[in-house]
Amino acid sequence: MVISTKGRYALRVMLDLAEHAGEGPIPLKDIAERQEISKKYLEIIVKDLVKAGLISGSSGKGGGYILDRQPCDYSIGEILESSEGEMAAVACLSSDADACPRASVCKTLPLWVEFDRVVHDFFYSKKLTDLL
Amino acid sequence: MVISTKGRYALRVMLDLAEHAGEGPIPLKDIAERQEISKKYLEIIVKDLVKAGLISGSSGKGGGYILDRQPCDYSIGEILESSEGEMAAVACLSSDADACPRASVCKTLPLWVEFDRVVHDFFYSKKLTDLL
DNA sequence: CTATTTGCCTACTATGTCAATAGGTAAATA
DNA sequence: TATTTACCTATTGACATAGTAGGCAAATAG
Repeated sequence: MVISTKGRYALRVMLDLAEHAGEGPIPLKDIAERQEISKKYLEIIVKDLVKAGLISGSSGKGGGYILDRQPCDYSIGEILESSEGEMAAVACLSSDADACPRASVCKTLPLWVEFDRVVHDFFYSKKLTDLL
Repeated sequence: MVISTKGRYALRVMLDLAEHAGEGPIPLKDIAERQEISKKYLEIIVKDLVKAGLISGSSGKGGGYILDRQPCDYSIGEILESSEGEMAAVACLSSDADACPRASVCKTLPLWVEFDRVVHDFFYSKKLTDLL
């Protein structure tokens, strides 16, 4: 974490798509207008969502983006992680960081592990449909 | 949030002081050596803790830092907030940011509010003594 | 088959925060 | 009086964030 603009926008894009599910591909232009977010910036957001396999895009006239699954089958956690990367609250827990040499003696590490679990459970237990 | 180095170090300083409570003022030099953190950087950390009224410093020979209360009377939350500032997971909730004009229509805001509460409760229910 | 609409791609940039260093002054004691 | 300690202001390099700019590729409507 923290939850940055990128992750928050990603969630709003997913919500927007969920609200217009079944209407065929939704152009980014429409989402940008409704959500009052720069279309250019949204391009970056949706790119990550496509790469993560959460949505699909189609080019050309009549194109746009659609959800790959039912809205109830998306957890908030996976949406945030898709756009923000790993959701580690502290560097000690990040897998790409070198392991802390003090890990075995660190009295604070268990706290971060526990917190990480709380955060993870919170976001993965919530579904996209819970926000509709 | 996120919990940065500053907050994590602050917690380790507080723990170190708790472990040596009753031994009189603890010089920063000793903490720096035990915790393997640059003394210069720790100066910044303890400054915030002093300002927040969590610890007190005394100059001169035999000087150092002491806890102002019993270790059990400090919550982890107040230690982190003292060194990191307000613990808001998303900008939408930060009090110093201008209020978001979309707040009244935003479908994601309640999620952030709820998450903020979970995080707050987690850290404020934990005491310094829980880590000893 | 052409114009238009849409997604997709690479690059660039300004701003700010983080993590830390540097060099000094003030206070207190042995 | 020398030494030890806290305390103060400034500076820096690295990195992430939050965007912008401009163009190419694909697909459809006419």
